[in-house]
Amino acid sequence: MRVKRISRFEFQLLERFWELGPSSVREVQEALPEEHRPAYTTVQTMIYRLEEKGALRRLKKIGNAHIFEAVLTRTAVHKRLITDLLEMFGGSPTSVMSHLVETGKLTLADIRAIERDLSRRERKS
Amino acid sequence: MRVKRISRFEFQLLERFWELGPSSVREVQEALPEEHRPAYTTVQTMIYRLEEKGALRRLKKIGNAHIFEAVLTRTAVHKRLITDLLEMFGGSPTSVMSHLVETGKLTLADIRAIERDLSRRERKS
DNA sequence: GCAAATCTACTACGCATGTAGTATGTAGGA
DNA sequence: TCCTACATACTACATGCGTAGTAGATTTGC
Repeated sequence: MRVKRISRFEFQLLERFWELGPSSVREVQEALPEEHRPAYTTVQTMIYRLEEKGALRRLKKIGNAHIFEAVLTRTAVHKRLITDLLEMFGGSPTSVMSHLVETGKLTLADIRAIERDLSRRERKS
Repeated sequence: MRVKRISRFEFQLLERFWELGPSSVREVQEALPEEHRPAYTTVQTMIYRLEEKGALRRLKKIGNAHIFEAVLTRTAVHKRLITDLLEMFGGSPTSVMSHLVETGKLTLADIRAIERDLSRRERKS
């Protein structure tokens, strides 16, 4: 089953679940940054929508509150986001890297670290 | 002036302009892949919206048709997309790279190529 | 046991996006 | 010149997202 598209704010909420583990609406809402913290019912609505999309599920009930947990893993969603972006770029990962480098976001040290990591992995397999 | 958000389909249209240079609505519409080619007026509407967003401008008029051209460069928009994605990842470019590596999209050779490129650049500056 | 707090479930609404129709204007060939 | 083909400008509408309010159920503290 192809996972439905996850919006930016939905992604923020999922991050909370990955961070906190199974949580109630209240817990997630309070874990959001104070500066931009939507109303309780706003968070509730988004959580319901994530449930409909199959990204969250109701785990149990504590008191009168439902406890939700993430169905998708952080890694899976991250991959999906990157794959989508890559698709827009005609599937060229090197051009993504070039941009990262050009904006100074990726340093030589970062690249060397990844390279070490990757060559270690290749030797193993 | 902060450039407004560009949607997926808007991005597809911009790609046509980067490819074709200044073009009419008709030319852009016909350059879209046959499988998923929206109606002429659909493309027209989206082009008007891109104009409102400042991503396109009317260059001149040929016959009774307006010729539009891209204001933003492909590179600028690509950077913006990557920056946005990065923001979602907590600004960590290495995790983006890790995912590219994990999905097999980025090879050791790719990384070495970028590394060479970057170290050359660093020596120069 | 009752009132206050809290939660759920539902509804609403404005803006963005993708889609396209319609009325009107213009250009160019017979 | 007048008809036809094409373009413009405007309007419309469904869906998704971000936002939140309200009515009614449930819990809990006293």
